[in-house]
Amino acid sequence: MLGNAQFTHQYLSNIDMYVAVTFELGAERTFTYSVPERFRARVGPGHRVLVPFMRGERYGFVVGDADPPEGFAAKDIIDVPDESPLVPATLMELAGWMSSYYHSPLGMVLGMMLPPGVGAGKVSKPRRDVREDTEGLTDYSKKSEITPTSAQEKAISTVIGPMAKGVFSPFVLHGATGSGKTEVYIRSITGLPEGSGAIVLVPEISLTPQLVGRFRERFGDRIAVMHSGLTESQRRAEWRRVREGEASVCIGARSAVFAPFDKVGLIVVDEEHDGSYKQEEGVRYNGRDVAVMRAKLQGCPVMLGSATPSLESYHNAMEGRYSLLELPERVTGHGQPRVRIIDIRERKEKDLIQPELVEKTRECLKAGRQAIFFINRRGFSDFLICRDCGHVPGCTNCSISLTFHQCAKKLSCHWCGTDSEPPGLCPECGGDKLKLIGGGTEKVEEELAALFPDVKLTRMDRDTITKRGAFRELLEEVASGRSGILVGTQLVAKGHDIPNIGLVGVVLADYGLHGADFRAAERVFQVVMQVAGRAGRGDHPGEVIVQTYSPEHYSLIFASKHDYKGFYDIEAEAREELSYPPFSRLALVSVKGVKDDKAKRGAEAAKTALTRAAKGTNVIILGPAPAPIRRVRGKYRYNILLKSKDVRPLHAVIDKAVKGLAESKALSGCRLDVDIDPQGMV
DNA sequence: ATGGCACCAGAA
DNA sequence: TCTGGTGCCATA
Repeated sequence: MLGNAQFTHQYLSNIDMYVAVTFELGAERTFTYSVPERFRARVGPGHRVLVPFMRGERYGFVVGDADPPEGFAAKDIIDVPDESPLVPATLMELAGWMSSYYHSPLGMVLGMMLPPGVGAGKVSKPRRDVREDTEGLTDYSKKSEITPTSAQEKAISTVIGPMAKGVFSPFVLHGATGSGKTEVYIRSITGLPEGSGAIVLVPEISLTPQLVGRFRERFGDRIAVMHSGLTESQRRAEWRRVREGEASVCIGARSAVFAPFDKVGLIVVDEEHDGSYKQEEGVRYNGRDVAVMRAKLQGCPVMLGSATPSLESYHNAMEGRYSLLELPERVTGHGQPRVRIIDIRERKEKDLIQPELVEKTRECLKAGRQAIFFINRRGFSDFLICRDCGHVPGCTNCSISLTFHQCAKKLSCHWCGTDSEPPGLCPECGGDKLKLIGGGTEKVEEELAALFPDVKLTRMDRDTITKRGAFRELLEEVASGRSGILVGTQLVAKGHDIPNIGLVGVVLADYGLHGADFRAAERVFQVVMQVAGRAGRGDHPGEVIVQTYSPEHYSLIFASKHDYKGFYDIEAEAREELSYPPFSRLALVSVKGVKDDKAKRGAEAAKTALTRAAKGTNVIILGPAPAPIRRVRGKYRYNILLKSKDVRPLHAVIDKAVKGLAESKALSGCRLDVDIDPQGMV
């Protein structure tokens, strides 16, 4: 680091000084430049510098100091345009950590942290206040001036302590749906120390117009919003508003964790369990984990909020590494909705919506209230299920269910790669009614239209919200009461607040329950809890019906009882037994190539190198197995899974093996990617 | 990113 | 054997 550049300058000005510089976009390495004397007092990490590069000039960022060049001649920096670093020092530090933790070049990390064009081109003053598209949603719940409940008060005061002192302290805010987590965030931020900023991460900003609306109501123009819907220049402008201290609260999706505050007083990660915090390409970071690291570097509290915390976060709380804050009660006071599980194994009716659910819907609509229908249709594959006993064929090595592959007509394990023939009869009970489960939101919509021809339906899934602002419009359609029933995928489970919802119907809870990874049970539990939490948020209680082929599944049982802790205990036990996270750490090494045989050979070479590097460690190496979606964008992909009790050896093994592979020719015709803490195998 | 260069398929 | 397309490498 260059912290003592000025010092060096005063006493050793005749000695050459070199800095490592990185460029935005593409350039994945750092380059060494010499610093002319006139810049030495000023230049440091995060500073923007104009340098000669490829027979031209361009702006880059100083990363740190560099060793004197060997075997090449370093060129001089041409100009240092800014007085103070454009990128805050703590962000540079965070970039350094991410580079080593996620095994990505520093230049790539930095390029991803900054909005495009921040460092390049001319230095322009931002044009005032671009507006994002999340405002203007009517709040139909009666909130006005809320007095915090005692649980809220307690959470707020607990967080404000370390915030005032500026010390790192991680919290899990476990708050039931409707228990007022947003209010805790807002009031905690109100206590922000002078001169520091707050970062609020939400899974997907376009899906949380109500939350953003409430923040804007409280903080007005002190809010900066970052999300993918903004144009490049809007993003840049918001970034500069944060950098220049105009905004003190930055709300956004995962990349908002890089908000360029000098001082951060609080970081909030809302719905911290949500999978969309994981970036699945380029630098494969997890926004929640980076948030915790940033809080550590900045010295501030970080609040991980959820009604259904991830196993990882809650385990950290159980182990005492994080503090647990709980909001057990709903603010409305009439408790969680009653949940009924309906066993549809024996049903003769081929309709998705069974009579009980039809009846409840009729009652609900008659009472002048609205309903939500949820079905989580999973993408590319279906699973096989026995109509007699509910058995789902699973892998013998991995204790996860097998996925049916349409084109190969085979059952396949996505973790170890083993293929098998689909059985003709149920291996459990010998029954012959093995069935592929099918049907999604459109089927549900069609059935509802036939059952309730006079009721306006709103369908919300990836297909209906492609247009900008469409989510907000559809939500408004329901919230205003114009639409009677909302049908959709997990989008309808996200944190919106429509007080008049009297009924939630989970049409088929089995999707995802047997998904091809160890988090399947956790995801279903989360989504059922979340969607159930949409019912009865207003003046009247609500009701939830869950239709399923697996009525005894613990995810559904505990979700129906609103029992997070019960679920956690069972799930944690299972994870520990199979040594999956949070009881182990995973890394996924994937090799892709245009030619199948080259990718395959590359993966074998990677496996060999990893195995050699892992000698004498406790790192277990599985695979290579073809990726679940074997060919993506014309490239064949093979996965190698690394498992270890501890992260350190995991990193060491990867670093050693990757270095060796880079020096050999083993990876010609293919490329290797590393994913630390992978979310899945796709 | 982007220009330079080695390497391989189709035309002379 | 010549030439254009393409993938790989270096840029300080």
